[in-house]
Amino acid sequence: MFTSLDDLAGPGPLPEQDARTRVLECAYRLFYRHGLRATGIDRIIAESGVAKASFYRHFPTKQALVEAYLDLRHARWMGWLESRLAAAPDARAWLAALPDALDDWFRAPGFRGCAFINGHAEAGTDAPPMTVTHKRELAARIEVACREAGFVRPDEVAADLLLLIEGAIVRAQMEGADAARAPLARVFARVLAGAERACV
Amino acid sequence: MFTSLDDLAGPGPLPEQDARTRVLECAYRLFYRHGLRATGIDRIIAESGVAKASFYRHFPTKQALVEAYLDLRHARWMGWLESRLAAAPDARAWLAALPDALDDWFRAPGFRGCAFINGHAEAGTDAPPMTVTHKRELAARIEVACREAGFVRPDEVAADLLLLIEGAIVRAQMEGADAARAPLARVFARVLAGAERACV
DNA sequence: TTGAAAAGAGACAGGTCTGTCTACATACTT
DNA sequence: AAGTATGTAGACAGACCTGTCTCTTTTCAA
Repeated sequence: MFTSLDDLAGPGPLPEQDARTRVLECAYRLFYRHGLRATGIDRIIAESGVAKASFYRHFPTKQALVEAYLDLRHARWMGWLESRLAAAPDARAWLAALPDALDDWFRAPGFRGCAFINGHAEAGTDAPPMTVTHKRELAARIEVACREAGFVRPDEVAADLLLLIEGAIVRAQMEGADAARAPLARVFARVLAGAERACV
Repeated sequence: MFTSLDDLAGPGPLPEQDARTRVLECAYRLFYRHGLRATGIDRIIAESGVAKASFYRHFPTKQALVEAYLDLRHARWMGWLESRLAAAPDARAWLAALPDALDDWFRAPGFRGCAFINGHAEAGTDAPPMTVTHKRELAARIEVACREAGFVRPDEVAADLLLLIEGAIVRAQMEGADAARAPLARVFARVLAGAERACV
């Protein structure tokens, strides 16, 4: 599955789709750009060009639409990451390429941080479980790479790297991609070097 | 100025205050706990026991109250950090004690992440400038410590540490303090060790 | 003691929010 | 050909939102 950066931050697909798809793509764009609470059902209905009854036929509540949005976002983001790093010859190269991949994301037009961090920040304990699940799956994916790389404590290294990634996302969101790039590259390389040194 | 952890996450002060103080303390609690958009003016008015006219006399718009809340939060958070680390004998000890101080914060009852990250996540580009200013002042404070510690590139070390802090806050918010503690301590120590090694 | 500022109580306006409902058109399937 | 699923169009309800307004009471200082 190929996912382009446009799917993470840019415009949605063409209009000739069924009502459910149009609603979901419109929600995908508006929820990410303006936030969950700031985006009303009425606006999604208006901009997706769908009748209100059609909307409520496919999504019984706004909450259901939010969850569908997060599910789609998770699938696309993970798909983008895999395709972006598919060229890496091995696990160590895959890990080493992560900061550059994230930097691409931070520089994508319309980048506004992580949809799951933002959603969790907005909804708190009422946030859909996918906000947390997404991070766990990302951590699990990184841990697999750390294990393939032969690191002695792949769980610890993955937790360290995830912490760096979260920090870089927030820094890029608040101060721009340039503020995140160098610190992420420096510390990321340091953690990887330490992990490689420990298993020689 | 001493600021207790309770002021960052727990209940507000006693009721016998003037109307402006009651409104601001109530907003302080509700904005942090439930978010900016989720907290309506009517609720703040009801819970602070203030008349609507009194509210609008002191805060012409909700936006003005949000800004006052963020200003107060910034002052209290920075005050808490300074008092929490006041016992450090020198800059290196001050820096080394940062992860433990943050861990205290993460474990405080009612902890729900960083008010400025959350506010920025919710409001996006319309977020009050204080959301960004707070982070810049924290970075500046850390950079001062790095300079006092004699590090060769205090700006770079401060940027690295700030990225770690942001990541730890987000991890603690989404997965709890235990998920942030060990990774933060490990990577923080590694960055500090690298900085100290570079200036021997 | 008188007058001004601050506060309380609450009605009100105009907008937006989610969600339900009716009425009708189109398309696909059996 | 009939029936079902899907679609459009839009009125409507009831709640909540921010902000304005009037009227009364309290407080406090000149």
